[in-house]
Amino acid sequence: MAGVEGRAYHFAILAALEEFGPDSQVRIGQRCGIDQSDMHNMLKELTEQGHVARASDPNDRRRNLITVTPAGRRRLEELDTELSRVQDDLLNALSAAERDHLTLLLTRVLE
Amino acid sequence: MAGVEGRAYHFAILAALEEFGPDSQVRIGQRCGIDQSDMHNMLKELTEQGHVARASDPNDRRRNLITVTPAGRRRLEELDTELSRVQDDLLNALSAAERDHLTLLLTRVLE
DNA sequence: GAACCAACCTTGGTACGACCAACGTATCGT
DNA sequence: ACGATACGTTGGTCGTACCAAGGTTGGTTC
Repeated sequence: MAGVEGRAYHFAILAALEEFGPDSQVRIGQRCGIDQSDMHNMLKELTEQGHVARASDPNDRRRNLITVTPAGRRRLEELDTELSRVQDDLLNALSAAERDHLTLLLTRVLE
Repeated sequence: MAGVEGRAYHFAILAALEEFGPDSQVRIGQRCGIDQSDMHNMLKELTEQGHVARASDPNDRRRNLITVTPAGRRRLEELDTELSRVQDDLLNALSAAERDHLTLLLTRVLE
């Protein structure tokens, strides 16, 4: 990620927003396993870069409703591409079938 | 490791010493992939705890020859036990055969 | 409708692994 | 004997991962 001036957290957050739609900071954090305070910092960066927008939720003014901007969507694709590239590089010793198997085993561990 | 007041680096260093015998700071670091400056700090801790001894190598006075103490050997076992316990816990979703397979795949990736 | 509790965001801190640059001293090769 | 090199030390940075306290807003209960 650093290779494209990004962070793992940026990818996680953008991906979560893309997958689940706009949401509050904490709930995005819970989904990604990111601490509240870290979320705060990451969203500061992402808003400064214009990749997400923070607006207080009209339905619950305690909340900041986070939304992805079009630029954020493009950014997500960039990060995604880079991630695939790195992953490919990392796993080049394994065949496609072996990669699948590895993913499967690791997924079971995660669960 | 923190659960037994340890660090991953302590384990790595003690294990490298046990496996390859006494050596200089940098060479241990190279084996474990630990930076010189980090080695310095870790060895400070390990000597304070009495787990390793630093003595300038009589054959090359630029070097500190690091050796494990008996207490260090006991410490290594402690850390090793803890590591096995944690690993077991982490991988409890997998059968023994699956764990072996996972290890195999990951080893290939590392190489 | 006032008081209280809960949710949310912010702020400021710690810890650890990972790395880098610069420096002094000792040693080795030539 | 000298220059290059190895070694250890010092002092920094960065990223991920946490934690605790406090203020604001919202929901609930009496």
